[in-house]
Amino acid sequence: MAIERYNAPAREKHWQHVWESRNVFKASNDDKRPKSYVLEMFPYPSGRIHMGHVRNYTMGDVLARYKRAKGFNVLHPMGWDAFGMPAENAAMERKTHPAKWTYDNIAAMRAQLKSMGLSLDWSREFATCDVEYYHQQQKLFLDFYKKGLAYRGIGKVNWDPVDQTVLANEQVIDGRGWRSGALVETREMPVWYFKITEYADELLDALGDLSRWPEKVRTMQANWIGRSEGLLMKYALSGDRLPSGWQELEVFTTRADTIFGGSFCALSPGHPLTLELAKSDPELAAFVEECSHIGTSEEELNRVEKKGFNTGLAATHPLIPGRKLPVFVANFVLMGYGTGAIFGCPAHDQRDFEFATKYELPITPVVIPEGQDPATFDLGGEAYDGPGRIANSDFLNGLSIDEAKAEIAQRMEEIGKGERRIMYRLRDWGISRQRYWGCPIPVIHCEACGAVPVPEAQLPVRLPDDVTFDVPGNPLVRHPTWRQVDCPSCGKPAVRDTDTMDTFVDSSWYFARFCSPDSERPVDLEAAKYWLPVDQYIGGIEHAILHLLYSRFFARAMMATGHLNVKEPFAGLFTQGMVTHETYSRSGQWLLPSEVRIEGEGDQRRAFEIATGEPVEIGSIEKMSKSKKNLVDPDDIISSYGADCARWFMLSDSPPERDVIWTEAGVSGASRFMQRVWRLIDEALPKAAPVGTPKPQSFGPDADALRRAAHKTLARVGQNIEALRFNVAVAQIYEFASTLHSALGKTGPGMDWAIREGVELLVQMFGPMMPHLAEECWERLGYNTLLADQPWPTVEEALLVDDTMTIAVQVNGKRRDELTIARDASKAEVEAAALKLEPVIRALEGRPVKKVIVVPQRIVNVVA
RNA sequence: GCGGGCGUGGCGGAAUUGGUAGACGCAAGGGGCUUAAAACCCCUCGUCCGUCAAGGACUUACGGGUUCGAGUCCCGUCGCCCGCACCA
Repeated sequence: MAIERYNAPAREKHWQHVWESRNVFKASNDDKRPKSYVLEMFPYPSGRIHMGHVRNYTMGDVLARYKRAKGFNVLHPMGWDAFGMPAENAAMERKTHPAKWTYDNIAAMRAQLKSMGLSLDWSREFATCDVEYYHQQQKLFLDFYKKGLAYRGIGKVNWDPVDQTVLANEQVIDGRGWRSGALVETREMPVWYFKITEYADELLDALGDLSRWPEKVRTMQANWIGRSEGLLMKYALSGDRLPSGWQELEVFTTRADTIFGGSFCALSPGHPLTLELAKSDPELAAFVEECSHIGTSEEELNRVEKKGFNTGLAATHPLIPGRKLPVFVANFVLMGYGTGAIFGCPAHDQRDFEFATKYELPITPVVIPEGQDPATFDLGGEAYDGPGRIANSDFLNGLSIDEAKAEIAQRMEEIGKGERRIMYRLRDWGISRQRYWGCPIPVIHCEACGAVPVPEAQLPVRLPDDVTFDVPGNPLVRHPTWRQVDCPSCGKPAVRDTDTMDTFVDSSWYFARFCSPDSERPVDLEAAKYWLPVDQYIGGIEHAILHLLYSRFFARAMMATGHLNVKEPFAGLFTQGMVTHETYSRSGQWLLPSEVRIEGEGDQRRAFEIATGEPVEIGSIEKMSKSKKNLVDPDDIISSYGADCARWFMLSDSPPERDVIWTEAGVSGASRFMQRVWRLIDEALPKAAPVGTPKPQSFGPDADALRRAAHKTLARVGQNIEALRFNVAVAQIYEFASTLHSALGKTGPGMDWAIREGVELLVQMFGPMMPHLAEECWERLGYNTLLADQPWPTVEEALLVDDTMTIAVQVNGKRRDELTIARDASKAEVEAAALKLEPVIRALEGRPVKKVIVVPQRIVNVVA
């Protein structure tokens, strides 16, 4: 009699209700067990979850459930990164309030996440736009301010003309805003900064200790911080037109060893001296203007010619008396790095070489490759930046590059013309945003007292509800009364800062808030001490720099202000791959997969639009995106196949760090397996010993073999889950399910007991992955407990070691046969047995055996 | 240019970290069950030679090397992906 198919959608609702009503996943801050904090990057409440979320949260959930079963007190929370521009855009388009739009979206997405059956502690949920959260964030701001870690400065900022806001350097990609894609303009305005550069060195050094972070992310952060050791040098300036106060020019170099090869100095178009000179020099002003139009894309930079403007000023070489170098303004010198001025050594820097060639400046090689004669060494049309010995350089001659650097640094420091300096590419983090939907910066501007922090007793500075979005710009500026306050210092009328914080501030400490989400302080220190750092953080690689670097800074800043006791927030980081799908298009229009019907296989595969029957072009496989419409709605999958099916598919086949291709075939494969397991339980039950049957003293060979397979699989699945190698764990579960299925036909001493054990282990092994099906099976197996509360089964180590071993036998490295022999056989016995094998004798062709290599339990290699 | 990674059947991918290459899944082919289809079950499935046998040769992008033994380590070549980039 055939059993009914497992009705996943219906049963999943049931089990979700059971878990929720019994508070199974609530984490206690007071627990004797070891803790494990598993966190996935929290979502922006856009309105609907997408497959990327499904993948991310499934991985975290498998780990969280596994750790729970392994006896850890697991914290696995969820929240919402809820401030940000889309809410304001929606407000503009739909005449709704950002708060309503956001909280409606949260409600919808919460329901979707719950339908996935995640083992989350929902009691700790919060949104960053909750007043309680941004209130605490304002406290952090004030504490940072007191410590000098937040400051206000007039800065050149990246202004996004479309989003009408300032962007951090990290948010400008190829000269365009990371969200809007608009060309970013440079503006000067007062901005609040977080002093991330304070920790530049430490953020860099500590990367070395993050052994459970991907190498790639660490490298990216290291490059972003961009530390370079060099020499800050002073060149005396002279010239008729030298403005007062500019007796010296500071330049930074990492190649001080080439100082004797210097033939010019160059200023950035943005250098203060350049701007000073340009005031009285229209030609220079025009040149500066021209430079400001150079784009920042790679292609443009390679195309743009090195150009300069001779200021007529001269810089005196600090070590060659009487040697004067011309001072140019050059288009390739960046203001944002070093001092915004360089000394040019054309022989050993390609840019300087091109520049010197154009302006006919001397090109003197001072580093000579080993084996070359300084007198005859020819650069051959390009700068030489390889190793060598110093020449043409007075007291440096004959030294290596490193020796020369050290020597020069010492000499320059002695004569007061230079000092060793470490420069960073990293800039301070500008956090002011001219937007409404963010955390207000708790500062009041008073004409008499300047920028005055809002006293803590007056916090929170709440966002006003009565705002309008009918015109561009910041509604806080336009609000009739919100700005007007009395100065907390002198009591006279003053105005609030109308900027809000970059939303990356919100996400820089949410992981800490989860430890004590109801605390009256940003975090309860005791709770943070217990839970932090996050043991495993999982999210997309796109946050490799921004979010992950800011969070590392925040942990340090919060430690400096007494809020935390850990410097590194995330002990383990895993960056998962994207979810991709085929694209479909018809006459230039993208079509959703659900609008397309596929016929045929392989080369014969054709696609048709369901509505019209028209043929559709099958395009490349790309990341699921709204623009390409290659989206599959998680809701559709969950409501038709079940959450377990979506979860199992996400974990199968593709290694988690790589992209996964979502296919209909893969989904039905996952669904098939669920039904197969369901039937397997049904078939096994009549053959399995009843619950609680004592373990027999001995087992027949078939039962023994089944038990060995079960325990070996159990051991491997555990290892693979811990290593986040879910695809391998899945494969092992498949394999064991098949072994178990074959074993149902076998009998013998202890078989019934072994079958029960096998089925139970199978269910427990896929439990973290398909938790609803597992609960359902657990119940059918005769338990009235929850599988979610069961400990991870214990591996019987004895079963992992077989009495016999099967090893390959090679002749001259080629496999000829295999040999099954007692595990404890001596090398001599193995050798003797191997040499008797017929295929071995044949392969030897009568040649004498020179040597036999026996690696116990691995291999035999007969060398002839 | 700099940095990181990758290259294994028709496809996604395994491979105890130097020890039987191709686990597991998908796709495909054959068979069973069925009036039929779906579902399900069983078998085959890297390439080539050989009768679809016995057996053998080749095979982890390509070319070398180290080693008893290389997908794994080293050198070189080719190709792909990602990140950064006029950073002095």
